[in-house]
Amino acid sequence: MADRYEPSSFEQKWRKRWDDADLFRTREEPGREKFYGMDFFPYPSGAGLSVGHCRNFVPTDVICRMKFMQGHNVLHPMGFDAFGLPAENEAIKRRSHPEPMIEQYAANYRRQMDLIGISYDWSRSFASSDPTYYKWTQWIFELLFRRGLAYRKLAAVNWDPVDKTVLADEEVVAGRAERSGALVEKKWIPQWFFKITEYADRLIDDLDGLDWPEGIKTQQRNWIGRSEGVQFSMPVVALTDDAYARIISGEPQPAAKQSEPRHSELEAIEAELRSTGFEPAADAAKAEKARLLHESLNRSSDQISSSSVQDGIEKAVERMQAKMPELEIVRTERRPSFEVFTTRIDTVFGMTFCVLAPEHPVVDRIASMVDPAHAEAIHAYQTVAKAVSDADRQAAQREKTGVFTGAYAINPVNDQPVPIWIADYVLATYGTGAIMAVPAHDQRDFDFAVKYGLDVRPVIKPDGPYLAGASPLGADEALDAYLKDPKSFNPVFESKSSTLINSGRYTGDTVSDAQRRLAEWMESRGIGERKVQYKLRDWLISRQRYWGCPIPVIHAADGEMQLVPEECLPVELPRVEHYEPTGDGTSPLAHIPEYVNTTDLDGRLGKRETDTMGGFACSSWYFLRFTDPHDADHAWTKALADAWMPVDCYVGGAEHAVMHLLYARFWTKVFYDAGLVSVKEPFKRLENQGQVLGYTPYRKVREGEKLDVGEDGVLVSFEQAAKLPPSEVTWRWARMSKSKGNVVTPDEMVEQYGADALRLYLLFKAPFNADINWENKGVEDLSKFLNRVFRFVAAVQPNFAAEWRDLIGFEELGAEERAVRRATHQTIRDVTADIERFSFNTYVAWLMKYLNALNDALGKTGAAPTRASALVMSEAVETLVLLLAPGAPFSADELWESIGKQGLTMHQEWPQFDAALASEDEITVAIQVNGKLRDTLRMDASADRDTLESAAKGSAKVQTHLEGKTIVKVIVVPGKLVNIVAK
RNA sequence: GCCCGGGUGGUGAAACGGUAGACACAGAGGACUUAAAAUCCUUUGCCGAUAAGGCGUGCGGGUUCGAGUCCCGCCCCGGGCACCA
Repeated sequence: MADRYEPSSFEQKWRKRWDDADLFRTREEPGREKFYGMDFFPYPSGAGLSVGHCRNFVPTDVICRMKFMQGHNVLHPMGFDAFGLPAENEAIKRRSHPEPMIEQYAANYRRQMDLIGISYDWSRSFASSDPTYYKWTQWIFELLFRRGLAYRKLAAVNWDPVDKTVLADEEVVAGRAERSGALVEKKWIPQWFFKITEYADRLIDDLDGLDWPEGIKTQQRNWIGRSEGVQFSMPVVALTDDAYARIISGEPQPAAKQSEPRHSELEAIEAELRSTGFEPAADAAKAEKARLLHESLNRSSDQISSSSVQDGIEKAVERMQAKMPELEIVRTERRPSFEVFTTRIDTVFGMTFCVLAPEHPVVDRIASMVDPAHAEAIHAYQTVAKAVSDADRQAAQREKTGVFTGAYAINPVNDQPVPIWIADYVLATYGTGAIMAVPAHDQRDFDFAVKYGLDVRPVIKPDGPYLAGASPLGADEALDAYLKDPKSFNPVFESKSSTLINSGRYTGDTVSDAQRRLAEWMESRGIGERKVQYKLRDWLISRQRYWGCPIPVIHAADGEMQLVPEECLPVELPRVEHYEPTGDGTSPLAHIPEYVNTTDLDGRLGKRETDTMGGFACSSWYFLRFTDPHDADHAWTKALADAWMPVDCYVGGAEHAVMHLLYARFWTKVFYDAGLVSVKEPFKRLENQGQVLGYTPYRKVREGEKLDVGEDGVLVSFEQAAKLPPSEVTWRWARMSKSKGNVVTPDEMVEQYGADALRLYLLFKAPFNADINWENKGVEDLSKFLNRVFRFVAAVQPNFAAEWRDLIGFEELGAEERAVRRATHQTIRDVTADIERFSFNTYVAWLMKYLNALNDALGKTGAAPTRASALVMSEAVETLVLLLAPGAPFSADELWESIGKQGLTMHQEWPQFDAALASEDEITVAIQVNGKLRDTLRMDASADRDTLESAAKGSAKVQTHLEGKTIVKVIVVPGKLVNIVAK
């Protein structure tokens, strides 16, 4: 047999034998435990697989192969996420159709996966663009629609006014279209949504039971962003700046104000009247002013969503009327007001201004009631804000901007007017699109207040550490200084562990008491209510593109929407020559009359929906299709899904941490509610692999050159880099991509070093979830390890005793033989546990260590071993090959055959370890004095506490360190160490 | 700004709160060879002398008999983001 690793001599042979044996076809034998191991399905690109893709395929393959050998029925499928923008764009460029192109790419992926020996059951494979698959994606759309979870509403798309096309977020760079360079506009069109927000609580709660990386779970919780708070109403009033100043200065301090708070509008008007010396009966001119003022309060607003809030305002008007019957109250319209949501209602007395998103509907009404100069500023700011893309508005460390509207809102708890600003750091899409600003206790509000000279009013007493950290003064002086000039303290105090100050009758309350009491007070007054708010928004699935799953809806002439009957599914994509974007923002499908024009079941004319579904729809249920991939009559059979689900181990990149995984979880819950599956969660365990980075040359920037966002050098090819002077070139590790020219393919690695060397390198180089800096040299190193394995097996082979299992019990084993068996069984134990816990680098390390131990033992016995050593070596060589099999399956089968064993390693039973054989007779015990290592002793493994303690005290080294000290205490950890504490 | 990860020898990395550096690479020395490659052996955290001893897991504190590991406060690097009130 060969005593070297020569992969080219046997890889092809084993690929064929595996194929002939149909080795990877899913076993479905009753009575066996199931294991469903799955990789994220890839998008098949023309560049083919890089070694980066293999980063998760190989480890998943290792665990699936081990599970199979352990006797599980293993489902290990692979498919292709074929719909999407890149395929469509490439096909347009190539003037071909995406379908045959995708088929060709997928075939190449499959070839490459087979090349490196991944054990996929190809009989279950499909692409998401297969009509037999997307028929059921459409069926699921209809399921969601019927359950009230799919709806249409207006939503903005990125519109390129030059190319006249809708752009994906990805195609917008710094507010401009990537291709045309045009400033991207917003265009509002009706689009389809799935109501994922309805499942927000369940999507948070069920995370607890999942065996996922904590970081990913946290990211999902943060994405859903459940927060409990209070939403309350703020009426808008128009005041002159002077009037505002007088009200503020004339008001008693909130802390001293003990009377029952009155309604804000009334208070504001009264204050205004009083401040001008108004007496209703005596001064007609001032009565007229009051009337005008009042009228401005009566502008209509649809911002009042809660009837209880409306009631509250009506009552206030009634009170006002009672107080000033001479005023004519116009009741025909509602007063402008808006709602704010806050999680920190306890800080409401610290509100010194409020901020509306520039798009907030009430802003236009405000503009119409303030003086022209302010109105103009508002419109100017709105225009600017509109031009800035969402992404840029939310970009990091952006300078906050905003303008004062000229109007005021009334803080309902102390009746004080606060100026209303508009600023784009408040988003129209989250919460109510309006905030109360408490600069003393919110960093963003603080920054804004500092920039625009707005007041900062502390209402939570800062604790000692905060003040001490921010000031060299003593605690009392620091508190005084803080209350006098909070703006000089930064960062702001946001802690919830203190009590309130300057907060009327809530002063002295703890934060949590104040939150509860304020919420109750607002609810009892009808001013506001407790509310749970989510960051999560509904899932927008519409795409104005050709290459996606058609949405199975017909719009009847009367505007009614009907689902395409199930028996008419799938709605197939028409095979057409042209599917370029249409120039009017609609899908290319809209320009294919034979597709669009159709009739419904009753024979009425209708038009098909022409949007397609975004790719996340296709990937939200494919794991279920794998359980029953050929069923023409159902998406899946419940019994089969129940047999396989959940996916026991789902492996892919962390870049899908939120969206894909959240959508798949959402759909699974819908299926559960519909009785289609028995699991509430699709993926029991999730693992994220690290990236593979390629060594990439960059050239220094030359004068006059501009860099792309986020780059600090110009990407150059390897050829260009070789020609440049070394000082011009910097090398960096960067994600492998075709455009960077740093891609290493599995094909070249297999060619050069063999599939198993590539597989072991990927496993060994770094922990599974850490990034790998790719080095060909490393693959070579692992091929050398395989060389040593081949050499060892060849050396043992002449004395190999296939019947060792039956004979080994009858032999008297010496210390050497017992040591070999111990290594064997320890290795089985450690390897099995480490594959299970995705610690593949140590899996390979144990095999290396084991081989080293076996080679040492072999060196001692020499060419003429005793019967006993031949038997333990036979056990060892068999074990080594079987433990190697999941990681290096080609080599394992070759070695298995070379020692005369029948069959394939996959069909062998995974070795089991014997705890008695794995245990050590003698152990090294660490002897510490005061926690510092002073000596180590070899001791019998069964030595008890007393034996250990006296042995430790007997150590000469220990005694020198104990000189002149008294032993206070002795800690004995049997099997580990003795720690003598002495003074 | 917010969120999530990380910081351990020359390098990739190991390490249930219990002997820090397993396993490998690179380096040094040696064997074999005309020579090289390949292979094999020895050695390698730092200071110190090949000793004794001391120092060492980003920094500063703390808990503990004992901390890379747990707690508090920082610094730096990477990734993500929808400035989420």
